[in-house]
Amino acid sequence: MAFTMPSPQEPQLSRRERQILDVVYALGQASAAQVVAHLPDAPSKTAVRTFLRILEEKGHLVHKEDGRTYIYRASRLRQRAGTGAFRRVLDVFFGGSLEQAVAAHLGESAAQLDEAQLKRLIDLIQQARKARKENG
Amino acid sequence: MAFTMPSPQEPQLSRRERQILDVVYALGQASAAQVVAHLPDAPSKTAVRTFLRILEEKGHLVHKEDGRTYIYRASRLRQRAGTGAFRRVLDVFFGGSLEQAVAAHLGESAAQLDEAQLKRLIDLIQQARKARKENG
DNA sequence: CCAAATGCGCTAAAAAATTAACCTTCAAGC
DNA sequence: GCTTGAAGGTTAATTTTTTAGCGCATTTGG
Repeated sequence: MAFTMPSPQEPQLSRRERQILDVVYALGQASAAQVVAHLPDAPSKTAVRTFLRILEEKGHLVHKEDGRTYIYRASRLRQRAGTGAFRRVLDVFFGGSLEQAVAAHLGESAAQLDEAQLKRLIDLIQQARKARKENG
Repeated sequence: MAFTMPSPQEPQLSRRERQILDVVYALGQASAAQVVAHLPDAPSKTAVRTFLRILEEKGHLVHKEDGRTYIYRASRLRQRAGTGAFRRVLDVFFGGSLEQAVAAHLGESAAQLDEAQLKRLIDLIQQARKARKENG
């Protein structure tokens, strides 16, 4: 398992930065006020604004203006950032195995998936399987 | 989507702390020297030792002695920590959807799963599905 | 038995992150 | 047209994090 821990180029954000960026990712887009509303331990709104500005400077966010308020959203494709994070979790906690991770997740009572969801998940994987055979 | 961003009780570690804890999780167990070896941007070994000690104080690690060197391992079950992290990624980047996450992951060329792995994955989910029907 | 090497903890200095006070708009309401 | 409230920026103080130097102990091998 030759993994490279923190991914050189990757974010490398501080605690608050990460926390706030995550909120924006989770919400899709957000104003400073919305971010504050979603942080259990939020600092002042001014402070949050500062972080949003910093995150924009670092290239993680971009903003548009809605009237006088700035609405921030992730500059990087959400999905792209997501697969990176996903993969990191697999590597760190599950030896890179999707299977193990899914098994653990399904085992959690908190993760109740309904019939339709499970069905779609299976279809999804079967498709990948099929594609695999065809391409080689 | 009523998520609570950073999980109050959860770690809440600093950058380095997180980084080093992750290495230990990924390796299963590790000495200070091993941690250093796995960090692309490692500080001095002394510094790493300090962090390991802090992480132990905070309850994230425990150590045993192998001769004169300390071997650290995660105190919390790796899998337990893993499902937490896994879930967080789902929430932040995929609106809580395992399906979306898996779809994105399978789409990544970097994530080449072989036939057997895909097969097992399907079996896994079918089991969950079955169990679901039986229990209700 | 002594020197060298290696490991650990303590501790304080240096660097980075975090926070918010303060100042400048701008828009809406009186 | 003032006044008030909410937005954003700048900046500097505070707090936290990060890093290692140093001293002590233990093992190794001359």
